[in-house]
Amino acid sequence: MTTMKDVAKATGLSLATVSRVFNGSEKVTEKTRKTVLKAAEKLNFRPNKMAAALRSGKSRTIGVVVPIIDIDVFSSAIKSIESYLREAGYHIIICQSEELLEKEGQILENLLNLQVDGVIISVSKETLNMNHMQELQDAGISIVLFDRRLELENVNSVIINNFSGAYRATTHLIEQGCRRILHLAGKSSVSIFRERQRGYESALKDHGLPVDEHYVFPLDLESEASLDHLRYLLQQDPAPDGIFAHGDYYAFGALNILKELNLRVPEDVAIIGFGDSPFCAYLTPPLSSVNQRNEDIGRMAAEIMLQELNEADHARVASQSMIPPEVIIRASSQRLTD
Amino acid sequence: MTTMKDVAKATGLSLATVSRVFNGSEKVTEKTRKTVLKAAEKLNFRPNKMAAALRSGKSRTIGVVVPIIDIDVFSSAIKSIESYLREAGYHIIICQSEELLEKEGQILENLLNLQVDGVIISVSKETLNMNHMQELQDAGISIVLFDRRLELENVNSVIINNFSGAYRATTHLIEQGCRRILHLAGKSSVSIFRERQRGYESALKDHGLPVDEHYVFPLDLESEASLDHLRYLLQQDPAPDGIFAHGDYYAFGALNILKELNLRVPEDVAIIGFGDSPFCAYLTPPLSSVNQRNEDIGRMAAEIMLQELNEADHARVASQSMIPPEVIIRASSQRLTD
DNA sequence: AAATTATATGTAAACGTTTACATTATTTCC
DNA sequence: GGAAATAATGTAAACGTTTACATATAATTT
Repeated sequence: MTTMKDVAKATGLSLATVSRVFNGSEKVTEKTRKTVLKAAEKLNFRPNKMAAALRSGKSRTIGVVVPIIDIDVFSSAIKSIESYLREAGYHIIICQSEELLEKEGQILENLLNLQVDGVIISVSKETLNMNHMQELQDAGISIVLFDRRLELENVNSVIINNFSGAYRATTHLIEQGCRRILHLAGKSSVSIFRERQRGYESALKDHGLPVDEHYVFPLDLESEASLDHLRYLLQQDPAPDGIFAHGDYYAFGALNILKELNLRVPEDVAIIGFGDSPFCAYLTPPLSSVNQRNEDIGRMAAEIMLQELNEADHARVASQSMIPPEVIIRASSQRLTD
Repeated sequence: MTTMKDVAKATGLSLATVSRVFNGSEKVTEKTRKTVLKAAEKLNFRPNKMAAALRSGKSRTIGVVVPIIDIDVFSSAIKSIESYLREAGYHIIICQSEELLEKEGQILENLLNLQVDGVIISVSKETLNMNHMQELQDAGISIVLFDRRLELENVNSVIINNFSGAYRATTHLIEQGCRRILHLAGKSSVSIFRERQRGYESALKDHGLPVDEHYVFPLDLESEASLDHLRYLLQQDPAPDGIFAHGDYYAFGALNILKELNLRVPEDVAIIGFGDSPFCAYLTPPLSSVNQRNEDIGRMAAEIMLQELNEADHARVASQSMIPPEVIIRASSQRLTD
């Protein structure tokens, strides 16, 4: 393995000068630069990043922590994080917390040992605070949260705007002529689900429609009784003519029940989900949904990380980004063909 | 940042002894081990992996290269590679070639600079040989190919057994009573698609059914003419009563045409795809398919990598693993209810 | 042309480990 | 109990860079 020392020897220059050529930044004559590069080329020299990392204290490595890799939202985000950071000369180390706080803690410790320059993380469901990140922060390692945010000031985060997504989805249904819109709600303990419900209610109000609490129903796909209640709701007179589900799986479940009851979609009931899961396009009829812009979230998280890393003074104010989602309209909610 | 030196000073022991405690392997008294660990704990010492990597030449890092991260087959494989290698004390660096040979080459060079101990790679579509991996091999870096194999001896690889998957899928259709089975074939230039066709034909022969070349049809989903030809084939007398598609998308396309022609699935035509894409379960009816066991492939690739890394003598014979796929039977091909 | 300044290069000490080799302490054996 | 063997610890030199500081060289000023 040839090293900078070899290149220095070959060119008659000093080790320092050779190093400067590869750092790019520092001043070095165009002539010596060429000499060095040519010699390096000939000797097939490749700089050892480990050594550079050790000496400089900068590994140009970013840890990316997600609960689990092969879930659409995470793999898409990772995809754009990777490509964005690679362009900037960083590489990423992927870790999975498996939704376990303890494992997440181990991973963060491990990343600290690896001298990562930053950590982009979507926290586990068990994670309620940033205590286990204290050491990272103390070590001056930049942190960006994405998708799953902790409700904390002073921490960089990127999430989609759940309120706005729900608002837009509900508004879309209203525009398609729906007047009695059911909301299949999520657990109200989860903030993003509360946001979605708020968006739904806000849209109804803004369009002069009543908010009927019976129309907000936390469907449980596992419970036959819960499914029965949905059947019951759909057969009332007047019957609901629209459904906004807080997640695509719930919309899918409702879709099956609508078929079972011989209700036409979207003519009798228009329906829209949330998440724009890959399967939406394949349902019969294809399901409208709110796109979570996972790639954009990843890109933005990477962007913020880079800013953070380049900011010389470490006194940046934390940026809390909310990306507005996009309503993807498919046949399940498309009544008008304007 | 406290270092081993600090721990040594605090315990009155030498740097070497402290190092040995953290290496685990070497001989050290239980008593001193405890002393060191306690002091380390107190000083909040964390070993600097960069330094260790530099000195030892082993980074305990594996590069994982895939064409693109957020495709099911790759994200699932990455998931199990990560969890398996992490257990063994390695971490992975993820890279995307974007199906470009040139980018793949840059990535490999980069990984070389990073001193990775091994590379697990699913090559780009443009990659036909291992020329750009020569340097890695020369540097003694272990390589394992997965999913996309190069047809080379002497290289570790893990793929599913396409022949067997196709054979089993076709056999399943035959067992369900199909006698005139259409094969929606893939490009015969691609070896895995040829394998699938071979499996199909072999199954027919083994069950005494004729292999009709008109029944092997390379459907092009983009071409209306091609779709028309499928319509034509399905309306012949006698009509096909089964379809084995080389990919799920093609099965999905066929499914839509069957609906359009008012043919019942699976009563009139049973259908099965290949890949077991996530959307299969959501189609109406749910689509049978051949599972590619992505996680198993990933796990096995990781296993082989670990063997390779632990093998002191580097004279292991390359292992070429073929994982038999699993036929996932859903409503689209389930005629009998035994 | 000397003095000043700016620019390019050189010197050498880090960075925090691992590890070959040397030394000391401990056990075993006769 | 002392020699021989074994086990534990210590010493110090790497590993391949970066970078503060010193020096040499070139450009500018007076």
